[in-house]
Amino acid sequence: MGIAQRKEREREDVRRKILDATHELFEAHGYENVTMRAVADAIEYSPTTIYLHFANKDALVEALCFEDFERLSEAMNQSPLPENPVDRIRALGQGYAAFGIANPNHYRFMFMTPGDWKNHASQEDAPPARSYAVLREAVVDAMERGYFRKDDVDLVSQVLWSGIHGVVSLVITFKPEQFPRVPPRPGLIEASIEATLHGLLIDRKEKVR
Amino acid sequence: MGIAQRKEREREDVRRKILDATHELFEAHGYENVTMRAVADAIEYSPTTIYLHFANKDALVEALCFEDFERLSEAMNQSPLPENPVDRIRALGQGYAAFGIANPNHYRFMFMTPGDWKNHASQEDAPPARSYAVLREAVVDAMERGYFRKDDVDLVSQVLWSGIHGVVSLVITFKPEQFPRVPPRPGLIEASIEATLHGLLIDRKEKVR
DNA sequence: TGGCGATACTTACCGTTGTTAGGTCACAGT
DNA sequence: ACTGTGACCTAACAACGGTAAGTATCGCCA
Repeated sequence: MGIAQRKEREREDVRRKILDATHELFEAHGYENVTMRAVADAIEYSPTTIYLHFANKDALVEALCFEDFERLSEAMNQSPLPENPVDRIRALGQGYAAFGIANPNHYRFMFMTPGDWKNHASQEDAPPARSYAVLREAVVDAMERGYFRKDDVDLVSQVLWSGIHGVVSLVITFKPEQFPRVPPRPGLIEASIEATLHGLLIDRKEKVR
Repeated sequence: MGIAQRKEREREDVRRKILDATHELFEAHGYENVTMRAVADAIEYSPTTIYLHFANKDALVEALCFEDFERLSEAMNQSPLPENPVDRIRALGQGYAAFGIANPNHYRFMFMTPGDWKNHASQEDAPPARSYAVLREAVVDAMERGYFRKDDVDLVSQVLWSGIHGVVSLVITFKPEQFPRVPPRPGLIEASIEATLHGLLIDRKEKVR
C-alpha cells in the first residue's frame, strides 16, 4: 500500500512548499504584502491550489504562525537555561527579544495583530501557552526561593512579559533608521529587563548578577 | 476678498469631514476595514474627492494619526500633573494607558504599525516628539532630584515608555474575551508601572507613595 | 485492456480594494 | 458674454481574496 503513502507524502510536500514560500515572503515583505498569488508564483502552482491545503489566507498564516511559535520556543530554550530562576528569566527574555528582532514581520503577526487564531492558541498544549508556561514556572521558582515577593504569579509573569514585549515591539515599529531623532538606545533591552527584574526583587542589594 | 476665503473654508470643511468620518470608521471597524469608499459614503461624496485632499490612503491615515497624537498628548496632560517627578511619571503612564485602551484601533496604528509617517513624526515639534519630551523631562527631573540614578536620560525614558507600551499593546492584541486562558490580570497596568519605577529608583525604601 | 471514480490541478470568473483618467459643470474674473 | 480654473463625478484599471466548474491524471477493478 505504498501508493497511498506516496500520495500523502506528495500532498505534505506541497503543503510544506506553501508554508516555506509564505514564510520567506513574510520575512521579505511583511504580512500585508504577502498575497496568495505571490505564494502561488513562488511554488509554481496556481493560486487555487493553496486552497486545497488551507481554507483561506487566514488559515495559512495561522498555520505559519504556529510554526513560528515553535521556533520562538526553541529560541528561548536554546542554550541550557540557568538553574537560578532570575538568571533564567533573564535568559528567556534575551532569547525572546533576539527572536523578535530577528523576525520582526513574524513577531508582528504573532504578538501585534489581533486575530482569531488566539482562540486556538489558548489551548493548554499550544506553543504560545507553552512559552508562557516556561516563564511562569521561572516566576513560581523565583517566588519560592525568595527572590520575588509572593504575589499573583500570572500578574508578575505578565509584567515581565509585557516589559520585554514592549521593548521588542517598539524597536520593531520604530526602526532606528526610520526614526532617527530618538532611536532606541543600545542596551535598551538589557536595561528594560534589569529594571523590571530589580523592581520585582525583594532585596535589590542581593547579589543576583 | 471674501470669496477666496470662503472657498478655502469650504475646502477645509470637506477635509474635516473626511478626517472625522475616517476617525469614526477607524474606531468602529479598525484600520483594515476602513475603505476609501466607506469614507466617501459617510461624507456623501464620491471616493475620488478624497484624493483632492489627501494624496492616498496612507496620507489620510497619517493625517488622522497626527491628530490622534494630539489627543494622546491631551490625555496625558489632562489633570494637572503632579510636581513630584515620580508621581508625574505615574500619571503620565496612566493617561497613556487609558488612551490606548480606550482607542485600541488608533493606538494600534500609532504605535504598532510601521509606516513612513515616522519620518515626519521625528521632527522636533511633532506631537509624538512632544509627548516623549514630557516624559523625558520628568526623567531628567527625577534624576536631578535624586530619585533615579543618573544615567542615559533617553535610555531610562525608553525603558519607561516601552514598559507601559508593552502592557497596552499586549492588552489590545490579546483581548481578554478572545484569549480566555490567561487574560490580562486586573491591575496589570499599575503593577507594571510600579515594577519599572521601583527598578529605577535609587532607594526603594524611600517614601514615594 | 478498457472503463470508472477519485483526486490534483487549472482556467475563468466574482466582488472589492486603492487609484487614475477624463469629462462635466458651476462660477469668479475679465 | 467668454474664458479658465477648480471642484466633483463616472468609468475604468490592476490587483486582491476567494469560488465554480472544468480537465487531466492515475490507481483500481472488471
